[in-house]
Amino acid sequence: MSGAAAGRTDTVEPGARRTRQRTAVLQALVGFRDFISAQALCALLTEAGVSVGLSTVYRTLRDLERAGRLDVVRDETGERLYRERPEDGHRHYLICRCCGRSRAVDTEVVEAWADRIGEHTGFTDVEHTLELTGVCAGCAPSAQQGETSCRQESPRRPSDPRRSPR
Amino acid sequence: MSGAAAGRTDTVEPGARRTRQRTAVLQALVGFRDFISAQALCALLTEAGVSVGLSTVYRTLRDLERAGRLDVVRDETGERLYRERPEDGHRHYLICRCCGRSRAVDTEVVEAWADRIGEHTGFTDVEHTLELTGVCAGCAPSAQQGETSCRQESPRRPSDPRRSPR
DNA sequence: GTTTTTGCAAAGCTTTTGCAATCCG
DNA sequence: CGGATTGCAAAAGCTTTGCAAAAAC
Repeated sequence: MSGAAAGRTDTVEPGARRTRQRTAVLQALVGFRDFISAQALCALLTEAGVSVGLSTVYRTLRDLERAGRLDVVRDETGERLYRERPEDGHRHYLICRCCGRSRAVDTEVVEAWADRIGEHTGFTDVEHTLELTGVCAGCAPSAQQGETSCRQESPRRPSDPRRSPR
Repeated sequence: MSGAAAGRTDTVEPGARRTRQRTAVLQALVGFRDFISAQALCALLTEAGVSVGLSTVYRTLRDLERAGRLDVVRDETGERLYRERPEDGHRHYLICRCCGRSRAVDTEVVEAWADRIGEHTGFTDVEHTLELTGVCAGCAPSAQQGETSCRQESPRRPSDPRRSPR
């Protein structure tokens, strides 16, 4: 996992030729392997010595999203969090409210159910978004005495800026 | 069904005594029977002759949400849309991308599935949000030649301000 | 030399908050 | 009168956009 995920993730667009910063944004996102906000991603890059403007980060993320290469969720505040979409097309995640880590879950049941909804309702082109949150095993102990303390004070490791420093 | 839903929906809080505007907001929301944005709700009230400040609308919605009496979704732009939660506790909706109308769907399957997720993953306190969108039977004809035109130009009836006039 | 990309600053939006005025009992 | 509610205006966020400078080819 220390090796950078190589392969299709080198360029933002298949035909892109001149994109220095955008490529850096994409690689940082791929390397992060979890949901992260645009601002946090920008900070991450800056810390890593690659200074890119916030505009470029947003523009890159917008293009990647349009290309269907990102999964996007919103946190409670409405901030958008981005993550590279796995190649197998998994799209739903269980996110820890405490540390922010996410893991993909098998949603076969839900997918099948959602596909059937159209028939029952007369709706066409049915799409769905599904978000699961919880407290992961690692965070459960520290959250024992009251989940709130964990969620609010948030011991997210300083070196793991999952979201922008509010 | 044409009769206004009377009963528990008279006051914002059980013990509330002096709340003229807040009560108006609540009643307008109940009468609307669909998802609506705070700003659209405010406009609706103004048009109806009851002028309330946007702050009051937001404050009322915030309190109602905390009291668990609202369902809230976000549209693509991040705007929050509110709807009174049915007494039976249904929480998931199928929303038409074209006209904005929503209908509750039976989510037993998904609820059961979500409850089981915790066991498989070691996560506790698993919560979920689920949103379904599609094109309803009424809108399908007009969307035949390309759904986009319907979605973008949006023939939402002018008298049905589901969202603020952007 | 032409075209794209980039970054700063400003604008746009929704939502929250401060504070004085108002209303209710 | 005393306390809660209300509304205006300002503030706070995140995200987008305009435009000039820099980079790529």
